[in-house]
Amino acid sequence: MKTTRSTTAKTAVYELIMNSDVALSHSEIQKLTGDLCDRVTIYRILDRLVTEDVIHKIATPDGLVKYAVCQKTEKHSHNHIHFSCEKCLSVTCLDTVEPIFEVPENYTIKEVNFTVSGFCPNCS
Amino acid sequence: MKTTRSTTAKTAVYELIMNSDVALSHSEIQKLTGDLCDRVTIYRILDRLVTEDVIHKIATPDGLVKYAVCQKTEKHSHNHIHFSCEKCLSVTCLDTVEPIFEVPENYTIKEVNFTVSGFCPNCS
DNA sequence: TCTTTATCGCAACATTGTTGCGTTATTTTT
DNA sequence: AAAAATAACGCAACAATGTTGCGATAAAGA
Repeated sequence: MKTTRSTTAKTAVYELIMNSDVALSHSEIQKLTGDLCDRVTIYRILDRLVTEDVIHKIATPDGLVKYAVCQKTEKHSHNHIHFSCEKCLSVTCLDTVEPIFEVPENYTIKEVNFTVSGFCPNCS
Repeated sequence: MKTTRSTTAKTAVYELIMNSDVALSHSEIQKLTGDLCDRVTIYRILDRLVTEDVIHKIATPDGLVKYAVCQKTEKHSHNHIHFSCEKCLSVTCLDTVEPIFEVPENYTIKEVNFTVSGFCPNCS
Protein backbone atom coordinates (compact mmCIF):
# COMPACT_ATOMS: atom_id res chain seq x y z
CA MET A 1 0.00 0.00 0.00
CA LYS A 2 1.25 3.42 -0.96
CA THR A 3 1.88 5.67 1.99
CA THR A 4 2.62 9.36 2.11
CA ARG A 5 5.77 10.90 3.55
CA SER A 6 6.47 14.20 5.17
CA THR A 7 9.42 16.10 3.75
CA THR A 8 10.84 19.56 4.33
CA ALA A 9 9.67 20.79 0.95
CA LYS A 10 6.17 19.43 1.40
CA THR A 11 5.85 20.95 4.86
CA ALA A 12 7.15 24.31 3.65
CA VAL A 13 4.74 24.44 0.70
CA TYR A 14 1.83 23.41 2.88
CA GLU A 15 2.62 26.03 5.52
CA LEU A 16 2.88 28.73 2.87
CA ILE A 17 -0.58 27.92 1.56
CA MET A 18 -1.87 27.39 5.10
CA ASN A 19 -0.68 30.77 6.32
CA SER A 20 -1.74 32.71 3.26
CA ASP A 21 -5.08 34.48 3.29
CA VAL A 22 -5.22 34.32 -0.49
CA ALA A 23 -4.85 31.38 -2.84
CA LEU A 24 -1.36 30.88 -4.27
CA SER A 25 -0.24 29.85 -7.74
CA HIS A 26 2.63 27.52 -8.53
CA SER A 27 4.85 30.41 -9.61
CA GLU A 28 4.06 32.38 -6.47
CA ILE A 29 4.96 29.39 -4.33
CA GLN A 30 8.14 28.95 -6.31
CA LYS A 31 9.17 32.55 -5.66
CA LEU A 32 8.31 32.29 -1.98
CA THR A 33 10.24 29.09 -1.44
CA GLY A 34 13.27 30.37 -3.36
CA ASP A 35 15.61 27.51 -4.15
CA LEU A 36 14.28 25.18 -1.51
CA CYS A 37 13.36 22.62 -4.11
CA ASP A 38 12.87 22.04 -7.80
CA ARG A 39 10.00 23.43 -9.87
CA VAL A 40 8.84 19.91 -10.67
CA THR A 41 8.83 18.98 -7.01
CA ILE A 42 6.42 21.81 -6.26
CA TYR A 43 4.05 20.49 -8.92
CA ARG A 44 4.24 17.03 -7.41
CA ILE A 45 3.76 18.32 -3.86
CA LEU A 46 0.70 20.32 -4.93
CA ASP A 47 -0.78 17.26 -6.65
CA ARG A 48 -0.15 15.19 -3.55
CA LEU A 49 -1.68 17.75 -1.21
CA VAL A 50 -4.76 17.92 -3.44
CA THR A 51 -5.03 14.12 -3.46
CA GLU A 52 -4.65 14.05 0.30
CA ASP A 53 -7.45 16.60 0.38
CA VAL A 54 -5.64 19.12 2.57
CA ILE A 55 -5.60 21.83 -0.09
CA HIS A 56 -7.69 22.37 -3.18
CA LYS A 57 -7.24 23.69 -6.66
CA ILE A 58 -8.96 26.82 -7.89
CA ALA A 59 -8.99 28.39 -11.34
CA THR A 60 -9.61 32.09 -11.84
CA PRO A 61 -11.95 33.16 -14.66
CA ASP A 62 -8.83 33.69 -16.78
CA GLY A 63 -7.66 30.14 -16.26
CA LEU A 64 -4.99 30.97 -13.72
CA VAL A 65 -4.59 28.00 -11.38
CA LYS A 66 -4.19 28.59 -7.65
CA TYR A 67 -4.20 26.55 -4.46
CA ALA A 68 -5.69 27.16 -1.06
CA VAL A 69 -6.71 25.50 2.17
CA CYS A 70 -10.35 26.11 2.92
CA GLN A 71 -12.07 25.95 6.24
CA LYS A 72 -14.22 22.89 5.97
CA THR A 73 -17.76 23.11 7.16
CA GLU A 74 -19.68 19.96 8.05
CA LYS A 75 -20.97 19.27 4.55
CA HIS A 76 -20.42 20.65 1.07
CA SER A 77 -16.95 21.68 2.11
CA HIS A 78 -16.00 22.93 -1.33
CA ASN A 79 -19.34 24.50 -2.02
CA HIS A 80 -18.42 28.13 -1.46
CA ILE A 81 -17.40 31.29 -3.26
CA HIS A 82 -13.94 32.40 -4.30
CA PHE A 83 -13.28 36.07 -4.87
CA SER A 84 -10.78 36.99 -7.55
CA CYS A 85 -9.45 40.57 -7.50
CA GLU A 86 -8.90 42.03 -10.94
CA LYS A 87 -6.46 44.61 -9.62
CA CYS A 88 -4.08 42.74 -7.29
CA LEU A 89 -4.94 39.30 -8.75
CA SER A 90 -5.46 37.84 -5.30
CA VAL A 91 -7.90 35.02 -4.77
CA THR A 92 -9.75 34.71 -1.47
CA CYS A 93 -12.06 32.06 -0.11
CA LEU A 94 -15.34 33.47 1.15
CA ASP A 95 -16.15 30.49 3.30
CA THR A 96 -19.13 32.03 4.97
CA VAL A 97 -21.00 32.66 1.75
CA GLU A 98 -22.86 29.73 0.25
CA PRO A 99 -24.50 30.12 -3.13
CA ILE A 100 -27.98 28.85 -3.91
CA PHE A 101 -28.69 27.39 -7.34
CA GLU A 102 -30.39 24.66 -9.31
CA VAL A 103 -29.45 22.65 -12.38
CA PRO A 104 -31.62 20.47 -14.65
CA GLU A 105 -31.99 17.03 -13.11
CA ASN A 106 -30.27 15.14 -15.93
CA TYR A 107 -26.97 16.60 -14.75
CA THR A 108 -24.91 14.88 -12.04
CA ILE A 109 -23.18 17.37 -9.78
CA LYS A 110 -19.79 16.40 -8.39
CA GLU A 111 -18.25 19.73 -7.54
CA VAL A 112 -19.04 23.41 -7.48
CA ASN A 113 -16.71 26.24 -8.37
CA PHE A 114 -18.06 29.71 -7.87
CA THR A 115 -15.77 32.65 -8.56
CA VAL A 116 -16.80 36.27 -8.28
CA SER A 117 -14.36 38.79 -9.67
CA GLY A 118 -13.99 42.51 -9.19
CA PHE A 119 -12.12 44.54 -6.59
CA CYS A 120 -11.22 43.21 -3.16
CA PRO A 121 -11.55 45.39 -0.01
CA ASN A 122 -7.95 46.58 -0.39
CA CYS A 123 -8.42 47.63 -4.02
CA SER A 124 -11.97 48.98 -3.89
CA MET B 1 -10.33 55.58 -34.53
CA LYS B 2 -9.60 51.88 -34.55
CA THR B 3 -12.17 49.90 -36.45
CA THR B 4 -12.72 46.18 -36.60
CA ARG B 5 -12.61 44.17 -39.81
CA SER B 6 -14.35 41.03 -40.90
CA THR B 7 -12.08 38.36 -42.31
CA THR B 8 -12.64 34.78 -43.42
CA ALA B 9 -10.74 33.41 -40.44
CA LYS B 10 -12.61 35.58 -37.96
CA THR B 11 -15.97 34.66 -39.45
CA ALA B 12 -15.12 30.96 -39.45
CA VAL B 13 -14.00 30.99 -35.82
CA TYR B 14 -17.04 32.94 -34.77
CA GLU B 15 -19.42 30.58 -36.58
CA LEU B 16 -17.75 27.56 -35.01
CA ILE B 17 -18.29 28.95 -31.54
CA MET B 18 -21.74 30.23 -32.48
CA ASN B 19 -22.93 26.86 -33.76
CA SER B 20 -21.41 24.81 -30.96
CA ASP B 21 -23.59 23.85 -28.03
CA VAL B 22 -20.53 23.54 -25.84
CA ALA B 23 -17.71 25.97 -25.16
CA LEU B 24 -14.60 25.47 -27.31
CA SER B 25 -10.93 25.75 -26.43
CA HIS B 26 -8.23 27.26 -28.61
CA SER B 27 -6.87 23.82 -29.52
CA GLU B 28 -10.32 22.52 -30.38
CA ILE B 29 -10.91 25.48 -32.66
CA GLN B 30 -7.53 24.92 -34.24
CA LYS B 31 -8.37 21.30 -35.03
CA LEU B 32 -11.79 22.25 -36.39
CA THR B 33 -10.45 24.98 -38.65
CA GLY B 34 -7.62 22.79 -39.95
CA ASP B 35 -5.08 24.91 -41.75
CA LEU B 36 -7.39 27.81 -42.40
CA CYS B 37 -5.12 30.14 -40.49
CA ASP B 38 -2.20 30.31 -38.10
CA ARG B 39 -2.32 29.34 -34.43
CA VAL B 40 -1.43 32.88 -33.41
CA THR B 41 -4.22 34.28 -35.55
CA ILE B 42 -6.76 32.20 -33.65
CA TYR B 43 -5.49 33.65 -30.37
CA ARG B 44 -5.83 37.15 -31.76
CA ILE B 45 -9.29 36.49 -33.19
CA LEU B 46 -10.47 35.11 -29.85
CA ASP B 47 -9.11 38.16 -28.03
CA ARG B 48 -10.86 40.43 -30.49
CA LEU B 49 -14.18 38.63 -30.24
CA VAL B 50 -14.00 38.86 -26.46
CA THR B 51 -13.21 42.58 -26.66
CA GLU B 52 -16.09 43.08 -29.08
CA ASP B 53 -18.22 41.24 -26.53
CA VAL B 54 -19.67 38.71 -28.94
CA ILE B 55 -18.10 35.72 -27.19
CA HIS B 56 -16.79 35.25 -23.68
CA LYS B 57 -14.02 33.42 -21.96
CA ILE B 58 -14.66 30.62 -19.49
CA ALA B 59 -12.21 28.66 -17.37
CA THR B 60 -12.96 25.17 -16.13
CA PRO B 61 -12.10 24.32 -12.52
CA ASP B 62 -8.86 22.84 -13.85
CA GLY B 63 -7.86 26.06 -15.54
CA LEU B 64 -8.75 24.96 -19.05
CA VAL B 65 -9.77 28.04 -21.03
CA LYS B 66 -12.76 27.87 -23.36
CA TYR B 67 -14.90 30.26 -25.36
CA ALA B 68 -18.63 30.46 -25.95
CA VAL B 69 -21.41 32.74 -27.09
CA CYS B 70 -24.04 33.04 -24.44
CA GLN B 71 -27.65 34.00 -24.92
CA LYS B 72 -27.85 37.40 -23.35
CA THR B 73 -30.77 38.11 -21.11
CA GLU B 74 -31.79 41.65 -20.31
CA LYS B 75 -29.47 42.14 -17.36
CA HIS B 76 -26.62 40.24 -15.74
CA SER B 77 -25.90 38.65 -19.09
CA HIS B 78 -22.84 36.81 -17.81
CA ASN B 79 -24.39 35.94 -14.50
CA HIS B 80 -25.21 32.31 -15.15
CA ILE B 81 -23.93 28.80 -14.59
CA HIS B 82 -21.50 26.81 -16.72
CA PHE B 83 -21.53 23.06 -16.52
CA SER B 84 -18.23 21.27 -16.98
CA CYS B 85 -18.40 17.53 -17.67
CA GLU B 86 -15.61 15.54 -16.03
CA LYS B 87 -16.00 12.67 -18.47
CA CYS B 88 -16.27 14.22 -21.95
CA LEU B 89 -14.73 17.56 -20.85
CA SER B 90 -17.50 19.54 -22.51
CA VAL B 91 -18.56 22.89 -21.13
CA THR B 92 -22.14 24.02 -21.48
CA CYS B 93 -23.88 27.27 -20.63
CA LEU B 94 -26.94 26.78 -18.47
CA ASP B 95 -28.48 30.12 -19.35
CA THR B 96 -31.76 29.49 -17.66
CA VAL B 97 -30.25 28.92 -14.25
CA GLU B 98 -29.31 31.96 -12.23
CA PRO B 99 -27.44 31.53 -8.96
CA ILE B 100 -28.31 33.46 -5.83
CA PHE B 101 -25.53 34.61 -3.54
CA GLU B 102 -24.18 37.41 -1.37
CA VAL B 103 -20.72 38.77 -0.72
CA PRO B 104 -19.50 41.08 2.06
CA GLU B 105 -20.18 44.68 1.09
CA ASN B 106 -16.56 45.80 0.99
CA TYR B 107 -16.11 43.78 -2.20
CA THR B 108 -16.88 45.28 -5.60
CA ILE B 109 -18.39 42.73 -7.96
CA LYS B 110 -17.57 43.07 -11.63
CA GLU B 111 -18.20 39.62 -12.96
CA VAL B 112 -19.49 36.25 -11.86
CA ASN B 113 -18.21 32.87 -12.92
CA PHE B 114 -20.10 29.90 -11.64
CA THR B 115 -19.01 26.46 -12.81
CA VAL B 116 -20.60 23.23 -11.69
CA SER B 117 -18.77 20.06 -12.63
CA GLY B 118 -19.81 16.44 -12.75
CA PHE B 119 -21.44 14.39 -15.49
CA CYS B 120 -23.50 15.91 -18.30
CA PRO B 121 -26.75 14.29 -19.52
CA ASN B 122 -24.84 12.27 -22.14
CA CYS B 123 -22.34 10.92 -19.61
CA SER B 124 -24.59 10.44 -16.59
C1' DT C 1 -8.65 52.22 -58.29
C1' DC C 2 -5.76 53.96 -54.67
C1' DT C 3 -4.68 54.63 -49.84
C1' DT C 4 -4.83 53.44 -45.16
C1' DT C 5 -4.13 50.26 -41.70
C1' DA C 6 -6.31 46.16 -39.44
C1' DT C 7 -5.16 41.61 -39.81
C1' DC C 8 -2.16 37.85 -41.01
C1' DG C 9 1.91 34.54 -41.19
C1' DC C 10 6.11 33.34 -39.51
C1' DA C 11 9.74 33.04 -36.30
C1' DA C 12 11.16 33.41 -31.83
C1' DC C 13 10.36 33.42 -27.15
C1' DA C 14 7.95 32.89 -22.37
C1' DT C 15 5.25 30.34 -19.23
C1' DT C 16 3.13 26.38 -17.50
C1' DG C 17 2.77 21.62 -16.89
C1' DT C 18 4.41 16.57 -17.70
C1' DT C 19 7.42 12.37 -17.90
C1' DG C 20 11.43 9.23 -17.27
C1' DC C 21 15.16 7.85 -14.65
C1' DG C 22 18.88 7.53 -11.54
C1' DT C 23 19.67 9.35 -6.77
C1' DT C 24 18.33 10.77 -2.08
C1' DA C 25 16.16 10.38 2.16
C1' DT C 26 12.02 9.00 4.99
C1' DT C 27 9.83 5.23 7.06
C1' DT C 28 9.46 0.57 8.41
C1' DT C 29 11.57 -3.73 9.57
C1' DT C 30 15.06 -6.46 11.47
C1' DA D 1 20.97 1.13 15.49
C1' DA D 2 21.64 -0.64 11.01
C1' DA D 3 19.52 -2.39 6.88
C1' DA D 4 15.83 -2.78 3.57
C1' DA D 5 11.99 -0.85 1.00
C1' DT D 6 10.29 2.76 -1.55
C1' DA D 7 8.27 7.63 -1.50
C1' DA D 8 10.07 11.72 -2.87
C1' DC D 9 13.62 14.34 -5.19
C1' DG D 10 16.68 16.64 -8.92
C1' DC D 11 17.69 16.99 -13.45
C1' DA D 12 17.01 16.85 -18.24
C1' DA D 13 14.00 16.71 -21.83
C1' DC D 14 9.69 17.41 -23.72
C1' DA D 15 4.73 19.07 -24.61
C1' DA D 16 1.21 22.41 -24.47
C1' DT D 17 -0.28 26.97 -24.18
C1' DG D 18 0.18 31.78 -24.72
C1' DT D 19 2.83 36.20 -26.24
C1' DT D 20 5.52 39.54 -29.11
C1' DG D 21 7.80 41.77 -33.16
C1' DC D 22 7.84 42.64 -37.84
C1' DG D 23 7.31 42.53 -42.69
C1' DA D 24 3.56 41.02 -45.91
C1' DT D 25 -1.38 40.78 -47.05
C1' DA D 26 -5.93 42.18 -47.68
C1' DA D 27 -10.26 44.64 -45.93
C1' DA D 28 -12.74 49.16 -46.05
C1' DG D 29 -13.30 53.86 -47.20
C1' DA D 30 -11.90 57.81 -50.17
